[in-house]
Amino acid sequence: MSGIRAQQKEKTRRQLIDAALGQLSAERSFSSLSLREVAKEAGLAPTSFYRHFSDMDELGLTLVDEAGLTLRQLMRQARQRIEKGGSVIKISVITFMEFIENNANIFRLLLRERSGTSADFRAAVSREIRYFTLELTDYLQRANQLEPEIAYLQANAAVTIVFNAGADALDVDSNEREQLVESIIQQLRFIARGAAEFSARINHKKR
Amino acid sequence: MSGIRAQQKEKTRRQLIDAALGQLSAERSFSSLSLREVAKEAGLAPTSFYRHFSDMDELGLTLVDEAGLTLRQLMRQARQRIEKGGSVIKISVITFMEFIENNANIFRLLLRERSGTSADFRAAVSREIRYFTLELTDYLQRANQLEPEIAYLQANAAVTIVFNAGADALDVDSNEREQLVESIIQQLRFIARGAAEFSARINHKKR
DNA sequence: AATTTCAGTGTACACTTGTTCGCTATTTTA
DNA sequence: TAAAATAGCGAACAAGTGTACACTGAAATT
Repeated sequence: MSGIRAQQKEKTRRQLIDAALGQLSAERSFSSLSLREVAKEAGLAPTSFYRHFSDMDELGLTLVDEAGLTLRQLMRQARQRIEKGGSVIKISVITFMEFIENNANIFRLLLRERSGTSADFRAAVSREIRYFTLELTDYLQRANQLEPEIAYLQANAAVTIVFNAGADALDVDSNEREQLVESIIQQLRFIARGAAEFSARINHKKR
Repeated sequence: MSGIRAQQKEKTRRQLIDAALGQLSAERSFSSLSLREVAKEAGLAPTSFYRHFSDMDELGLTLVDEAGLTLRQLMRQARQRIEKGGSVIKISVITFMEFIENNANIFRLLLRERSGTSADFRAAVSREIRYFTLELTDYLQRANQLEPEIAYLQANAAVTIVFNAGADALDVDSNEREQLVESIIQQLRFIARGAAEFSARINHKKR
């Protein structure tokens, strides 16, 4: 039961996903993509689309999942680099910037659908970002011995700052981008320092 | 030259603007609005639209300007409240939350077009936010005696955090919103404290 | 008072959209 | 080997889109 048929189906499903991703750009949002366009780009008749997704929305949610997967790869890579030593903040930011450079359209998708018109989309994106934040929370808590509450707030703020800066980075040349990276790093240091102090205060009270 | 004609024209122009604003919602983005819909809502024939705007884009940019105006009212109100005393951070955040509650659709417009597909839109929104940030920079510099560079970074980070939280606040009931406000305030304190320390270091080196 | 300007209208056209329906060819199942 | 399932197709339709064009009536200008 190799499933030569199921195999082929999976293949054209991928073609649809890739077609959609390929059409995304700075000038083109997912919501402006039409079913017919995507089908055409994938080399399919419009009606065949329905054999794979009931909706453009369903395709869109699949794309968001795809993006989440890519985001986790990013984290894995960052962790590996951090283990080899160096400034954690700097490595994280640089890794993130590499990510959005290599996956500009996927990142744009997340960025846009985060505040889009579909509640399902917003929930899906928010879920991916939350996962990201919780991982960071965990790391901060262990590495810097922070109070859990404080660690979460720091992680949340950091993710917000970095994610947002990513949006700016997309619109900017590599010269300005470097400057942008410096700014973010400094801002993350503010947050880290503030969090450390507040955490220390709580610790002090406790004993 | 009272201009009974120009007067009427201005009035229907406003009707178009208000019609567009009125159609915006959590489920409806500006880019999904059609010229015909807006004209209809304003009680106009589709073709009459062109007497006022050459494009939906032109209308959109007008809306962003409108939003900028509202944003400045927000700042004025916050300043007034701050002068009467109390925690600056707390007052600012609460004022901002009031703003997005009363102008949810305008805020959504800014939020979305910030990462939208039109470069002009993005630039317009970015301009409004920058204006906001510079005002805050100025305030921090004077009130907290910060180094200019540091003050800017703090203001920038704070605006990012607050603006972003605004997006979350829109999707949440008043109970969770209060909790959200507390989180933001704490995060802003992290930033403020970190900025103060780094500024102090620079100051120390200088003398 | 005669003429020009122009905000608003209605008709019309060429396109694009999502979706329904029968059909075909091929794989899968019985 | 016969029957059932199904991925993909083409034609067709109703609905909505932006915009061109010629028009009207009232205000503004001369």
